[in-house]
Amino acid sequence: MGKNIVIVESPAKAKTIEKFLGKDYHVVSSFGHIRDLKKKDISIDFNNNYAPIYEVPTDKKKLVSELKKKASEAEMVWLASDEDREGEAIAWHLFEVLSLTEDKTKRIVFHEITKDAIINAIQTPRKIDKALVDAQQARRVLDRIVGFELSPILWKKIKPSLSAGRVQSVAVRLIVEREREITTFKSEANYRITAVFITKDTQGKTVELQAELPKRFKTKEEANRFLEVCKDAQFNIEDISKKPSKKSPAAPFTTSTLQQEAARKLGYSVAQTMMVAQKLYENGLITYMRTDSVNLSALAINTAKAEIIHFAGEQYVKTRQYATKSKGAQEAHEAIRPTYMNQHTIEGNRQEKFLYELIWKRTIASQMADAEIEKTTVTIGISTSEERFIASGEVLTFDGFLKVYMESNDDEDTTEDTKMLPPLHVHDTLQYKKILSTERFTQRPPRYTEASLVRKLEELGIGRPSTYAPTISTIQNREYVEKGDKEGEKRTYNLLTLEKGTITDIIKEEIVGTEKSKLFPTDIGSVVTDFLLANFASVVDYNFTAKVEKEFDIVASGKLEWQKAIDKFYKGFHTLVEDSLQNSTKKVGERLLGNDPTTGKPISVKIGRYGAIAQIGLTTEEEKPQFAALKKEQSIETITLEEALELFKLPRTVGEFEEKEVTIAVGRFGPYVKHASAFYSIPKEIDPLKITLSQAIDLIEKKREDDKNKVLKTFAEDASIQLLNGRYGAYIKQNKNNYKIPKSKKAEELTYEDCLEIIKSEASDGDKPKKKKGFKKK
DNA sequence: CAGTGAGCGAGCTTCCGCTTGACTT
Repeated sequence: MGKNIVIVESPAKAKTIEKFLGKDYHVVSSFGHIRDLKKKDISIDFNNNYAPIYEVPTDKKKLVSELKKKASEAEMVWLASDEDREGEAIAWHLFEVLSLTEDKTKRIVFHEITKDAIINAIQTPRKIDKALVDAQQARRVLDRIVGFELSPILWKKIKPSLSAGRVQSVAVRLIVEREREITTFKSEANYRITAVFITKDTQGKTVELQAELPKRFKTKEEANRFLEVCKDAQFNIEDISKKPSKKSPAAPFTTSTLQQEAARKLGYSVAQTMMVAQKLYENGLITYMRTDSVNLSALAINTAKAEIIHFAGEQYVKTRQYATKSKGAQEAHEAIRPTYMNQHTIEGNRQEKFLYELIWKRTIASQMADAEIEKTTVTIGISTSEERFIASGEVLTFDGFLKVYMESNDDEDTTEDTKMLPPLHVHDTLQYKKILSTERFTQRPPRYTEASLVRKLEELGIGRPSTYAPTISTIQNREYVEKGDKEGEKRTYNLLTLEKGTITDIIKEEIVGTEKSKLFPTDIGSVVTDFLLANFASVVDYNFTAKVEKEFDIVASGKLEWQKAIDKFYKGFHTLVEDSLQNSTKKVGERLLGNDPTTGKPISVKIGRYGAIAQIGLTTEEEKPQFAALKKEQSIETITLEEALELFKLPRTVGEFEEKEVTIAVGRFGPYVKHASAFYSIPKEIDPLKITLSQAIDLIEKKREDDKNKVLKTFAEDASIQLLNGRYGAYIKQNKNNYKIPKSKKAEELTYEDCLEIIKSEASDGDKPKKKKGFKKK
């Protein structure tokens, strides 16, 4: 046992550091926070100056007692958690929980995992920065107050189990508001003029030259008039200008930029990227993957430089230090980079390989020379008009960093292809081949992707690298937001073509607005957002986090007690909470559509216990209202009275089969046929409003046939046990429970006794909860 | 997988930020 124990946050980090420090130092990990506000209740003592009620969570108890034992045996305890607000708090909680004393505790910090940095840290220890810890306590307490006072209001007023919070509610608001911008967006047409000219190259061969009019016309008439003017015009080159320009590489990856690029270039979801990166980190291939810093260590820059010289040459090197631009960055770590710059590729699965290569390229490119480009602009005069055509071309004169990496962007139509121009001279005259006027439309704003939402949140300073991925899944798990595709819509546009002196006028068709894997708000998301905006505007304000962060900074500087900061916020906030509870309207988000033409009763839509529903009539003593669930593609905001009435055409009876009624209805999982208390799903191709009795009977008979094939084996001894064929292969079913068959056994050969054995053994170790973490019931 | 939505009432849900496992039905 060493004389020194060093505690860091991550076990992978512990392993690396131990190698640098030698045998006198034993490096262990706290696995993040070891103590937090009690899980249950708000756990803040409002009568005692907001005293937090902390506890060691059950899954950390064992770890904490081990750490306590090791700390008591060591001569010196080095608290080496990250140098940011959370890291300082972890150090303080360790100090408290492990009952450390000041004389045998030292606080050290380093931003990079290099031997120099760590030795240097050991030589310059300090004390725990209590003001910084207090800033963290303020942050923690504020988030708990917001989350645990707002969520119950939503349970009462909208639906149970909903949630609200400083981060997630703003994320949902962004998506809801973007959707509304899209629905209210009116696109405007304009007319873009492009021309194809004919000229000769050095060998006298005919080549084409593409040019565009910088001006766009507002109306078709104007565009047409311009083409008329071009009919008999002379075109001649007035000017050719060449301008050198440069392109610089992007900064090395942070968590957020890695998520964006992996989504764009590799198509990974935010969660996927983090899982793969974690794996690379654990295998020692990359530095820490949750960081907001673009900083590279001196070691990294030097080895990158050596590597660039090795594979490309000295002229490709340009070392750079990047400065972070994002709000609220705490920069406790390095940027995400390969551990070894000379390792261009790695062993691993496809996903790991691709992500590693992306990180390698981005890091290396960041230390490479600018790309040099020569831009040529050709101005083409028109004898009959004041307007001028512009042709532009680009030649890459030095590739620089582009040799390895090009950052991509989110723009949906990247039609701007840069090309080389044929040889041209001033005063050359040109012949037009054709001149086109194309009707173009202004574009609506795009829906967010997971990654572009992360970028927006980071821009607003909301959320941290460790929470981007979990936040994205929370808002989807709560059903505030759905990831989905949208088919494009057909749109017609006008195309005028001037060719050989005549203008033709045609209408063409295009598909626009196709979207894949975008975030769409649900009805619940919209209703919750509206409610929060109406009652807690200050909390869902895009600047709320930035404002409270300023307060936390004052706390961290030691100029303000954290409880005072909280008190300032809580007084106003809690008044809003009480006001909104007092407000008698029980349900929010209800919309009246009109009256039922046959009965005259009011028809409305609202959020029910299981999602959006339409309702005919009111709840009175005499009678119950009628309900119908909205279809997936319908929404409370846009459904019309006619569409709502359609929903009440189900359930309906289509006839009889085997002397029992056959009815059609729609439930949680879509439309179904009900017959003799059994259910049969109706496939998408069949319209439940039009399904006939014979079609329904077909469905019933097909399902019966399938069920027959599903049973592999039954036992005479016990009818409750069956061997069934399922989605994941054969399994045993007893009553309502399923049991998997061990891989060593063949399903067809199992005897009754074998089955009993399997059930018994699985039931015994199935005691612990089988629920998956972070994934809530459907 | 399960096919609901009144009203009653018990008992549950919920935040953000640090970390990594144990699970795959």
